[in-house]
Amino acid sequence: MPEGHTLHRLAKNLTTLFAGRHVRASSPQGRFTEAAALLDGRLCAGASAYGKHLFIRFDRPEVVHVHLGLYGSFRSGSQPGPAPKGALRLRLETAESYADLRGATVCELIEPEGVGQILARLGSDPLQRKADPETVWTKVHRRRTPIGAVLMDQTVLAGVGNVFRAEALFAHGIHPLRPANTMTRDEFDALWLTVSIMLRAGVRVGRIVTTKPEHRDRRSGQARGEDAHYVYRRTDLPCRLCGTPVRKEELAMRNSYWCPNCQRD
DNA sequence: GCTAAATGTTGAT
DNA sequence: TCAACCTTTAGCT
Repeated sequence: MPEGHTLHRLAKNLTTLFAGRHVRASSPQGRFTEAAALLDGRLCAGASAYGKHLFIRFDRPEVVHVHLGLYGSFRSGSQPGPAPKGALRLRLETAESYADLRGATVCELIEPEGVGQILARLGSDPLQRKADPETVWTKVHRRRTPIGAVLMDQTVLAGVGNVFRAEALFAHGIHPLRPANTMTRDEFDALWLTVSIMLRAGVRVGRIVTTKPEHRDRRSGQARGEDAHYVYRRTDLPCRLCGTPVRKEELAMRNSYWCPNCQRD
């Protein structure tokens, strides 16, 4: 289940597996058959990610554009891959490796200009080397909508989803409902830095882990599930810092979690 | 074993 | 505003 870090990790992985190789493409499910036939046997040029969008390139102008949505997944492994079953949208494979795409909101073959159009409507992605917080600040300090909604708005900042929203705001004691235009420049800079660090850690680890070891319930092993977060999905459980029950409320169509004591404004 | 909810967006109404 | 996407997992039984 993907926020920006998942897509960047995936792009890296697909590039390792397929760049510079001739790749077989098929759509056992049938919803991507025509495009798969066009790409079958072509030389793969690699994959890249921006925000939550993934692009796969071949030795032809068209580009595969994928958005995983809420429960899409791109799973890879060594051959022989499992027999195709269920709604397998796209399988890419070489003699050595396979990668299976399921459940994506978007899987389409687009013209090269289409990539620019998609990037044009996205805000700055903290995972890009040239990420630009200035354009994000400009939008943030003009909006009266809650900062918790603005953080999730992909036209403002690309790659942040519900987990990073909850955890980044908690890290700075900011209430999700606080109007974005009341944020000071210092507060915004700190939040941007935190989001950048959290996303990078996510790419490295392959999961979202925001808790410091001393704040976890279990002291041994890797933090998993609820143990890996301060407030996300911890409704009514005691805040790891102050013990106040964590609250939940819907914000921007998703459940928002916060500690009413640590995040007062 | 079953159900509901989930790290998200699109497109119809 | 809401269904669709159609998988996975947590939390019940």
